[in-house]
Amino acid sequence: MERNLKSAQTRARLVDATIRCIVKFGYANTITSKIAAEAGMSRGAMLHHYEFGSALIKATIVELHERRIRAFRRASNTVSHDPATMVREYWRQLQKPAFVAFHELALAARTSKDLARILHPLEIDYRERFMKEAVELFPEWHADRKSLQVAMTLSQTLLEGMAIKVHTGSMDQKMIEPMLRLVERELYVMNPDLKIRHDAEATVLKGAAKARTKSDRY
Amino acid sequence: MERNLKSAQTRARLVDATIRCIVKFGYANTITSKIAAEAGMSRGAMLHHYEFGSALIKATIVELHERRIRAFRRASNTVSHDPATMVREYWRQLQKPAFVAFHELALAARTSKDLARILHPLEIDYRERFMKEAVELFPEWHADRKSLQVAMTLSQTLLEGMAIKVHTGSMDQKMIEPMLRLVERELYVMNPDLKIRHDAEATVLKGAAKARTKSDRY
DNA sequence: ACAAAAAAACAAGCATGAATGTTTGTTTGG
DNA sequence: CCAAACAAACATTCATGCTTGTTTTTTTGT
Repeated sequence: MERNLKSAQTRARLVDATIRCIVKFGYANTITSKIAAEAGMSRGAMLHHYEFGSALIKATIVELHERRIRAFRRASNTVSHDPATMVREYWRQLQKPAFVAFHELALAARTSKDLARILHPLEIDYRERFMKEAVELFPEWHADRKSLQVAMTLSQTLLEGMAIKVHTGSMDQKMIEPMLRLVERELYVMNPDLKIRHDAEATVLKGAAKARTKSDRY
Repeated sequence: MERNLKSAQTRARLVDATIRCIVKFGYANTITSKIAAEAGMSRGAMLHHYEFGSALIKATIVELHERRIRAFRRASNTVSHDPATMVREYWRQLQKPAFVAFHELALAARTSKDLARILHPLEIDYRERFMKEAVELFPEWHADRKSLQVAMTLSQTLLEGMAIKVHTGSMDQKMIEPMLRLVERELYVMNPDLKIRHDAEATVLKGAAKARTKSDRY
């Protein structure tokens, strides 16, 4: 047990080092010597725990998958069931190294059968868990499952798309906050329960907007 | 002139081959021998036109940038100024190899200073052109430039995020159509010109709601 | 107009550097 | 003492850029 524990700790250190390397150098440039150096051990030692580099990559993918699930569960479980808080929490998770590394691997899997074989089943698993969690989280949405799925896909796609754009430097940082607010608002509007309240408030606001429009005309 | 033309054609063939290779094998596995084979010439011949592999990659990035600009201009120029049609056209563009290749390079640039030096200025250029085009395209939006920028960022981020998710196999194909409709609707709602009509309709409905609310009081 | 010369286009082989997995050797903890 | 953990050196593979050699096209001198 003691032996197994030490070994497990070392393997965990290697997986962590792999994630850091993928973030720093990209998956393509993550070579065994760099991982070993990052983990603070020799390449020989590393290959004692993982016979092939590919085995370590596989272990890393599994670890990232588990972190991804934990991250989403944390975003939905610990906080109040307020969509705004959940959006912020999920966005916070997307800033972590785990997401960057995961996306590097996901893109690499597009052209690597070996990676795809590992990743694809996990993607399916994640999607199922994601929706299952969402259904439990928004009971008021039970009536219209289709709409719930659209809302979840919207949030996920938009937030992840933003995260990718940010770390490829193709998004103006100034736009992050307005976009997050947009997602919050959208979730709020789409929610069939909250929608009722929203419409009521909107009625009040409309009056003010109308008045302003009128005065601006002259 | 004739000599230059032949050379230019060959270089274009090489750039095309590079794009195809990046799509097929990924940027990391796009090696000079594969490009030469894909272009139907020897590696030696290829290195005659581009002294280094990096020079060919640079030329490819520039070409992809130009295609990207042309694609967006086509989406906004040729069609009616109907947001729905524009969304469809932009989505169609994102299915092309150019987008896949561009994203491969953009992600690689995250960890490659050389690539970043080439890509970053082009990203800036693209963003500027994108917004300039958008401003001309929606004159009714002039009053609220901030809101226009949010709307454009939303569309772009969501559509590109979807495209990435689709080609990494992490999105249910069934969701594409509902999501596209969502973007269309959102653009429609956010447009200040159409919003007036929308609000007007809403006001009518509100009246009914209000009346009902009032009568419910008693 | 046409052969010779020059230049460009193309092809193939070689040498270097780098990454991988293997092997062999050394240390350490139970 | 022995088995796991760690380290170092080696052989192989492979992508790159360079060099050298061949073909095709263009230019040029008469």
